[in-house]
Parts: sequence; structure tokens; C-alpha cells
Amino acid sequence: MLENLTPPTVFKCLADETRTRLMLLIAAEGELCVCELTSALELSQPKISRHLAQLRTCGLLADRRQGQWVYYRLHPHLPDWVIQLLRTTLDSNRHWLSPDHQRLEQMGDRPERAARCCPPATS
Amino acid sequence: MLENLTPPTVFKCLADETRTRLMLLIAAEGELCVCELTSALELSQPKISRHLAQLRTCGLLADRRQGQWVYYRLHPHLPDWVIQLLRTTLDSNRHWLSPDHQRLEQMGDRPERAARCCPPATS
DNA sequence: CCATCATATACGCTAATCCATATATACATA
DNA sequence: TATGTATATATGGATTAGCGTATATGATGG
Repeated sequence: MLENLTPPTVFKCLADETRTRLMLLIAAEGELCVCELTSALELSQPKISRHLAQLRTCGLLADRRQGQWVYYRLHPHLPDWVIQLLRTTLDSNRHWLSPDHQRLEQMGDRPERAARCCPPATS
Repeated sequence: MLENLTPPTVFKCLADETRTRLMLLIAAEGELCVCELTSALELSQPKISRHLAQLRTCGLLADRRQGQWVYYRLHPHLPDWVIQLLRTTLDSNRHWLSPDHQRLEQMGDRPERAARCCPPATS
């Protein structure tokens, strides 16, 4: 699903309120785990998971598992125009995303994100 | 349908190959009539018309009638981030749109576009 | 008026999408 | 191995979206 990122494909991936909120929040924060996204969006875990899987399958998101948590980030090979598109949308719609953002900030017991800042010394 | 242009709304409007092609072609050309779009996209007239109506209803396009032809253009009150989004997408996907563009160029008997360049002298 | 061209809409159908609920998997800790 | 937490998927049903065909509307030129 790498180079199938034509414009309509990308728009279809984003054509759902839940998925747009997920993508913009992740674009703003860099990396978030499923439980953080579930809290921020106040939606059921299966619903969040299903939409994340869809975004992963179409190549917009990448995931990594760290312990019991799975973290999602923008796919590292995302074409530049898609990143620009997300930035533009994000920058002009902070107010629209702010409820999600606030719930994320106020969430207690957010898991530590160790692996990214302390990669293994070898290789 | 003016201020309902939230990100997911916009993405939903664009989440169809025909509508993306229509929007990008219009964004590139400024203004096109239904018959030009039908030729460029090589699709049936009702199909084109139906998608144009959808884009007009959700506020992305505006239309004007000139004689027997109806011209579509980007809606004049489109928020800036939507315009940017279209530009970004267009600039990085010219190759994807080029078959449509070529068929448009090669189309014979394209209607004259008089009204826009020669507005009435009064008012 | 009547015929024609351009465009819009109505109708019936199929296919895709989204959801809630239930269940499965993976990891951690005891 | 057994339990709990985090995440993923399967299933079935309801809604929506898109399509082709047929028809309606609206302007133009006899």
C-alpha cells in the first residue's frame, strides 16, 4: 500500500471524523498510544483501534509496540504533500481539535515513552 | 452550508476519484463548464453533474450560468486552508491529473467564456 | 410554439461504510 | 500457569454512497 497514495486515496482515508481527529492529533503530538487516543477522543477502544488499523493499512500511520502499549506515528515515508496537507489543516483548525487536545493533556497515568529517546546503544 | 467546512467535511467531499479530479482541474483552470469537465474526465454527463452538485452543495464550488452553459469555479468564500490544501495537492500531483488536463486541451469546440472578461459597464 | 442542446434530477439497485458487541491476541506480573 | 491490562479483530446489521438509466428543466434558434 506504499505508492497507492493518490489524492483520492488520501482523502478517503481522512473522510471520517474519527480518523481526521486521530491523524491531526498524532500529527500534532508526534506519537501517541492507543489508550491515549481513546481517552483524548472519548470513544470506545474497538472503534479507535479499527480506525487506526485502517490508517495503518493505507499507509498513513506506522505503529510500534513498546511493552504492552502500541504507539502510532505518521508513517516515515509519507509523501511531502501529505505532510504539508496535514500541517495546513492542523494549523488552521486548532480550535476544532482543542477538546481532544485538552482531554489528552488532562489524562492521568499516561504511559512513559522510553524507547524513542533511549535507543539501544548497539546498532 | 457555509461554515460547516470542518476538516472531515472537506475530506468527505473530496473522498471520491471523480470529485477529486473535478476539484483539482477546476483549481488549476479557474473556471470550467460541465461539457468541458465531461470531456476531460471522459465520464457520463449525469455522473459529472451529480458530483458537481455535491461539491456545490457542500460549499466547495460555485456556479454561474452563461447562456446554455453552466460554469463551475472554486467557491469565492473558501477558507484559506482549503485553498492551500488544493494547491499543495495539485502541485505535487500534476502527473496524476495530466490525462484529464490533456483531454481538456485537445477538446474541440470549447465554449467561449465571455462574461468574466467583459463585465457589464454599469455597476 | 417546437426542436435541440446543455445541464440537472429521480429512481431503483448494489456495494461499501460504519457501528456495537463479543471475542481473540499479546504482554506483564504474580 | 493464571490473571489482568492493552490492543486487535470478527460478526451481523443499519445506513449511506455511488451507479446507470430514464426523464425533467432551461436556454436557444428556427
